[in-house]
Amino acid sequence: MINSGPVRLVDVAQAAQVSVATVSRVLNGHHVDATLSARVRQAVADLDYRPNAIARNLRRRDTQVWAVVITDVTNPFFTSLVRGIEDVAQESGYSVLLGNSDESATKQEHYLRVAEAERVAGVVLTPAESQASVSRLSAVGIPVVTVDRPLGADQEHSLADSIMTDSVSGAAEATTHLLNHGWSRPACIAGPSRTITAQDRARGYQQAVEAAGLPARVAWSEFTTPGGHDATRQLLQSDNPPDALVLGNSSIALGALAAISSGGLVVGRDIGVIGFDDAPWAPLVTPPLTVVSQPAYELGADAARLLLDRIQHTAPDDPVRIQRTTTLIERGSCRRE
Amino acid sequence: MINSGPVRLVDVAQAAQVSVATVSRVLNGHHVDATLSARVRQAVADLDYRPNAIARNLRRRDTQVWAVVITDVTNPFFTSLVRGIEDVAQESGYSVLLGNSDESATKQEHYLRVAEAERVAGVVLTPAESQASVSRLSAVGIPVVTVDRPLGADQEHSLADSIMTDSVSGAAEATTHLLNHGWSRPACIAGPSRTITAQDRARGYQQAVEAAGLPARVAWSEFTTPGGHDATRQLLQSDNPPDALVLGNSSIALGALAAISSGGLVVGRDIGVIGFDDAPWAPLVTPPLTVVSQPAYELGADAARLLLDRIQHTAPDDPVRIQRTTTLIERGSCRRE
DNA sequence: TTGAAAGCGCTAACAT
DNA sequence: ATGTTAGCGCTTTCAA
Repeated sequence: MINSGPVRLVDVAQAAQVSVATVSRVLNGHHVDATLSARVRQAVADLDYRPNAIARNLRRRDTQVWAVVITDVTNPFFTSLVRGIEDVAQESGYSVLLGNSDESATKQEHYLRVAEAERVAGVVLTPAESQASVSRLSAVGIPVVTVDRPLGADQEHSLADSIMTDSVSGAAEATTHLLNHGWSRPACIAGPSRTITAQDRARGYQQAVEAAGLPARVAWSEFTTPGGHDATRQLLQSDNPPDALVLGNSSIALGALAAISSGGLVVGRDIGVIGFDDAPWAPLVTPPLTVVSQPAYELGADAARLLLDRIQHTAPDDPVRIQRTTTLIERGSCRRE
Repeated sequence: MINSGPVRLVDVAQAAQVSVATVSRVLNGHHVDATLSARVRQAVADLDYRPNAIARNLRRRDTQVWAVVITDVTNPFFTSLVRGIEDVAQESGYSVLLGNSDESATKQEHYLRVAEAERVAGVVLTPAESQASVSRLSAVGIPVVTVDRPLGADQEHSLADSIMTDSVSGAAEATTHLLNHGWSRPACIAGPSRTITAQDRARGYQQAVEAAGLPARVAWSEFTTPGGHDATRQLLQSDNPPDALVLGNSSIALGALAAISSGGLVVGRDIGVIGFDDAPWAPLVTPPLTVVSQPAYELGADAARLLLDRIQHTAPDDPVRIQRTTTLIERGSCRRE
């Protein structure tokens, strides 16, 4: 049968011989006489009615969608994190609009603009730059939770809750672990210096080497495999190459391991290695990669739960700051033959 | 200053001393007198106006959002694919609502329902089951492009375009490659038997071994690391264990490699291995993993471009079927000492 | 070209 | 408890 476009609420009302308000009430679970309610449900089924969420959102002035903006979809840390967010979102009836900023401030702002235009219910953000136009969102009443990294600017700081891992102590623990295995000239490839996470990891490393009376050597690179590869090559080809590496994330680790092997070095014999963030492949390289692991899924779930509290106004007035800790997973890449 | 909620079009109109229609025209690039236009832009800037996309969508009866529903966010194949989609989407002014069905028909239907309710402009789908309620979407005029797998049911078949890789020839090539290196009892861990991709990969493998006059041995498992691990363990512990493995995807490969190593076997000496789908870690295991690689990013971009054509009604009436081919990347895991 | 006004499909006052 | 109706913020006829 040829129909004039999608079925609307009026069509259902007409078929059920009731008013649109009654249909709306039935659909929203308000109390309605059983007879009418049954007629409505029948009509809904007969006509195969699907509510138009856009109209509902406009009228109710809110949405069932969250925006999640992360810096790298291909990084297992973020995919686990997103899964943590998604699971909580789905439980609570929200859907997730995922944006990948690729560490670019431009793309990030694009997604935040879309989030604002679409009047999403909330935003989970990994700030690409320490600055982010979060104040706009807050101004319109859209709560923002940052995850993995805080907002840098002080005034923005107070606008968003943040969920993080203690990178400083994680990196310190990683470095100490290397030193305990007899490596004496560790360097650190931290990540891009503009990110707080990289800064923190560099700081933790620094604290550990300095506590051991050793000189610190920090290299910065993008959080990418090519970035890790180049930084490693440069370190290894330098005058006084390090005998161990603390690597800022798993993409960097991938590049570093490739550079080590193409430089003819062998992990465990010539060099000790420890990574930040666990990855599914970490147990499979030779020797298996020892890492300092972040509870990625839990960080995501924390962020989602906090966002939910903000949306329901059940969170405290002051910004909440949750910090989780890392876990060292020993696998062998720090051992010395 | 305390404001009564977000700035609306009327507020801009009032500030610029023009009608709302004029503001709308300026914002949508219609022709408007330069003087008025300037006043409007000034007011927009002054008030920091942000259009409400929900209202616009309701009135225009269309959206700037695509839904992308895939089966596994943690699989690098899909993350590349999504990136291909995202890049094309962004170029064309669309945003992507990403859903992760986790191979569950229930979750998939949830996301499709959301997509319909939100009246998205189009859908890219990796069907979790060969069946999917795509007809509804088509009925409302939302175009659907499937990627990686087709829709199974014949009537649904005609409802969606599909972008795929030729898994049959890819798996056949992989298997032949193993045989050419002297392995003589290859088995195949294809994936879940309900998926077309796994069926195709099993078929390609079968064709190749049978062409060589050898018996076929297909094991089914989920497209997961634990799935690959278990299937491998069972094969290796069987009476007549295979001397080589063709692995259905990279998650399975991860599990298989772990099972091989914990079984005390060494790839290249005791067993030959080839994987489906490249992964960032594939060059780093020992020996580096030879794979049959799919052009994931391009598949995503193809799907996105096709969706765009459908939305703009510039695609042919009949369903389009694009099939790309795999590339064998030799790395060493098929060599025999 | 510009403005006034209708209406997208729904929910929530308000009235009964 | 149910119906009537006024919007939500925008775009787009229709008149001027």
